[in-house]
Amino acid sequence: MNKVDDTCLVECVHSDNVEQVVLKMEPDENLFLLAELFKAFGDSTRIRILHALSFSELCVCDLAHLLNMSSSAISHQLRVLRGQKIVKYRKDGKNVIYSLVDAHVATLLEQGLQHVNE
Amino acid sequence: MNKVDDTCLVECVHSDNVEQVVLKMEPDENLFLLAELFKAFGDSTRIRILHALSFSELCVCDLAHLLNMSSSAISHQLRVLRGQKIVKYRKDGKNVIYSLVDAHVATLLEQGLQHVNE
DNA sequence: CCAACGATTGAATATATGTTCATGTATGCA
DNA sequence: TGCATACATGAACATATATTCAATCGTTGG
Repeated sequence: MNKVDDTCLVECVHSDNVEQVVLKMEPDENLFLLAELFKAFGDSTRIRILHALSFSELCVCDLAHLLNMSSSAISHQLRVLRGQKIVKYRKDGKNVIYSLVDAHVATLLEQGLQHVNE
Repeated sequence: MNKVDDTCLVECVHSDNVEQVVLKMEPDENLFLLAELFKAFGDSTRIRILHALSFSELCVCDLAHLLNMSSSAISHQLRVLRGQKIVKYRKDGKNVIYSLVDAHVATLLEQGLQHVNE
């Protein structure tokens, strides 16, 4: 069984447009990574973490208090953000202090907020 | 049972930092909406749709061919994008032609791609 | 050294989500 | 009018994901 929709015949396609677009499309691999990046932003817990970090670096415990959540839950989410290279961290004694990797991340957040508050 | 982590005592918090951040935080409602927005970007099918639409407006059938997926699957995802006001559409006979709502969306995509291709 | 604390991790569970399949709606053409 | 096409939608299923709970690791202070 094929994933292509058999009910949609070739004739319906605006061939000129589609071919133009095909040529310009990024490789699927890049688009997949892009989706993974946005997915990391696509959770209210992680967004709140990132929003908080846009003002100041914070340790896990700070974040847990700030968001009124367990430090375990926070840590799990920070792991996701680390995986996407959205946050970085440094150790300070018993604490681990997190911050945004660069201003680029803050810009994305800002752009998104503008869209929401349009 | 409380969601707050009992193992993390008040003493560990960097009170000064946290209080500063609390004052600057956006309302949770806005951050929730922001997460929903990014969530809409956080799927490879939807990202490919948006990326394609950043080059040209396209009907459902065009998109289905372009992504080699059923028009049903595409339609479901377009519904999500419509819900977040990321795409708009106009009817043209039997076709429904989709496009990005504004340049703002394209900017977000571009910003994200830059981060991925860093 | 040991006890306490901050943080991380793995397993488990409940929930959310994407695609398929079947069906329904609307438009255009014979 | 009847039929095929383009699209939308609802239900179902399989998969992904967020939080909790329990256990562990690393660091610090007594």
